Amino acid sequence: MIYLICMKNHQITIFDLARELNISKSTVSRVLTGHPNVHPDTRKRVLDLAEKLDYQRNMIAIQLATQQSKTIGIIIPEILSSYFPYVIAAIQEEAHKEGYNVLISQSNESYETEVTNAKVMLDNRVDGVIVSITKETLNFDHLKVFQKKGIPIVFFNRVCNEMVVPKVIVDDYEGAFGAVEHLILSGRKRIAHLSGPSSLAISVKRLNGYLAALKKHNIPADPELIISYDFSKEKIAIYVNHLINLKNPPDAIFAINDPTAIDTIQIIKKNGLRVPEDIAVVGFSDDYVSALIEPPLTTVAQPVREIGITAAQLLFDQIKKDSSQWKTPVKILKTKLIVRKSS
Amino acid sequence: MIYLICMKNHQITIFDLARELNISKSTVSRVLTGHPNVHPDTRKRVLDLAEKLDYQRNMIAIQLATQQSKTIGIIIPEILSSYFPYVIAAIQEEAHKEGYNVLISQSNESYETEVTNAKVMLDNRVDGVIVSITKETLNFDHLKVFQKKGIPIVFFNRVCNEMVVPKVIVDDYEGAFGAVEHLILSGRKRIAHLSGPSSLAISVKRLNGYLAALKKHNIPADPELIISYDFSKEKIAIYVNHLINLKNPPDAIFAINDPTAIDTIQIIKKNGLRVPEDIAVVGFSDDYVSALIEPPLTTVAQPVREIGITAAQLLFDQIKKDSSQWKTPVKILKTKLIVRKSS
DNA sequence: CTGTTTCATGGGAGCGGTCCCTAAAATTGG
DNA sequence: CCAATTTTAGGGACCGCTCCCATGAAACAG
Repeated sequence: MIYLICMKNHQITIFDLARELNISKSTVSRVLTGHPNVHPDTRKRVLDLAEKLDYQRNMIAIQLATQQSKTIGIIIPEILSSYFPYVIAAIQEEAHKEGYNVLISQSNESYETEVTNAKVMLDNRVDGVIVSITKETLNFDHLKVFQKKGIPIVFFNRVCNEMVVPKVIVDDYEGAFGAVEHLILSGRKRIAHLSGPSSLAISVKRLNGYLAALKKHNIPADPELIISYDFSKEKIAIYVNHLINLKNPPDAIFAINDPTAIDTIQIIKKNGLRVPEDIAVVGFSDDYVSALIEPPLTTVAQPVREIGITAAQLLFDQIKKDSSQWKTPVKILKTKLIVRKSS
Repeated sequence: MIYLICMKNHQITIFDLARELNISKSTVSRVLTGHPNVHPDTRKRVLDLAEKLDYQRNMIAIQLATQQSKTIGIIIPEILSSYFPYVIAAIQEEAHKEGYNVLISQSNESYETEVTNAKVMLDNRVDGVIVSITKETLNFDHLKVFQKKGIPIVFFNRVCNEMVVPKVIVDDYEGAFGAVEHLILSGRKRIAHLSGPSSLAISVKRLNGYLAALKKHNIPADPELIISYDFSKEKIAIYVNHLINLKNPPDAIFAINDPTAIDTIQIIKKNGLRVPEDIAVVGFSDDYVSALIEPPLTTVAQPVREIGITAAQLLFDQIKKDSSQWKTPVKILKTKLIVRKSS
């Protein structure tokens, strides 16, 4: 049997299959897309030949013809901490179940990069996008574009308050409240808080949880003990040392997240103080590391997999529906205090 | 001014721009692709209108027309350990510099999934692919397809010996040798080795390095102390307990990688033994966690960023060249022993 | 036995670009 | 000032596929 195939680029097209079988490309297309109205014999012949010639469909052509990229985008501030990889992994699983690819971009906590990444997503015609903003993001025009163009968007973790779209967050307030109350109930009197940039809602909510817990137990909030920083590694040492050297130093530190808490512990130890005897430390997120460090970190666990799955589901809910039917739920997932030896 | 634009899907095309300016879409295309032969005035008019109407190029159409996806694929066994995210981040940086997108897929250490992922990459017509195989991968047909189709492929970390393509690895043998010699020089006599699946070259090389170090120092290799396991979390406990309970137990354990070493330490501690006093432990890779655990882990550091950058560069070298000019270098990067308190 | 459905297939217009080929306009040189 | 050359712009095939429409054959009902 002589194949008439002309394999430019080593690639076989439906046209090659059609010519070989002396049928039209429409029929081949019908077989390949699972369209019902094809004679079983024809279907078999096409499928057999496709298999035999190792036909590989061209998703790019399909994307162009169907006007959907079958791709969703993820825009996150960074990929290296253990929180995000877990969420990504969960999103990817859901996406693959739906037959979607995932384009991941990290903004490196830079607003500029986030804007660029959003453009790349647009260029690539993603069918939807899941976003967690950088600490610098104050203007949201680059994200509102998605709304304007009718591309579904879902936020998680670090959300944008001024956009009415689906969001997945955890009960940061409750989580922080519980963590701080735990410190109070274990006898701590002067509890400091290493907070994040006030631009982020999570910073504000966790701070409010902290303040509420103090208030409930009639402990006056001391502004000296509340430090808001920008997540830059170098500055943690400065702030922790500052706290330690206060004339009335704290006996506990509640950190905005686990990486901060872990660094805090290292610095306290470097100063010759003990954790938790001299200063207790509590973090937020239950990163993979937190159970392994010495002392193991008390922290507020987030359901990372559930966050990813929920975000993906909210996105696909929108992708599948007409935009007029979109809902904008805000899913608030529960956190869980994990008490370990650092407190 | 009345715009004639017909914005199906809220998207503006070059045709819309052309009609609006009363010129041909060829000219618009020329402007947008930076082709030189365009009158400066025309160029400005096009650019201005594009800006004004917020024209967004359609990468999918471009990909189809130019026959390149401007996307590279990464196939890795998992994304959650700290080794891979660092490599990925480095690859992504390089890719973005070249104007390429990155499609990441994790095989979850499953051969089946790896095969599926390879197909997805092919479907999406990636211009090249960077691969680290699963522990199960013994057949490489799904990867040889890339070669056959002329799609550049680069391996890193876990490479395929039977394929002659560029690879990026570290000097596993030397690294293991140095780690074990370090244990010997610090007075350890019975050094066990928790090795990986023998299907992986890294397992074999690290094992050989281990054996060579013993030999050099005239320590007979005891088969009882060499355990090969499949990276499954559950089994580490069994093997470590087994080692501890030998009538002649080891005084040191060299683990194939850091996660294993970290788990090993936890289990030793659970057994009421001390690290390093009773048993020293050494790992491989210098994961982010390793410095933070108690005791901090002695380990063989890998240049993760350099691995990613090198792999990406080798890939782009091939992508840019005609396949007849492809070279197949194997870059062997240096490891570095980081001595901490676990040994 | 004929009119109406249903089924199987072919034809062809997109999808949104690129890029080659050609033609007209502008520039240059002798 | 005209031929030769270079710029600038347009036309249209093509990338590989989908999907609507048309057509003819087969199946069915009256």
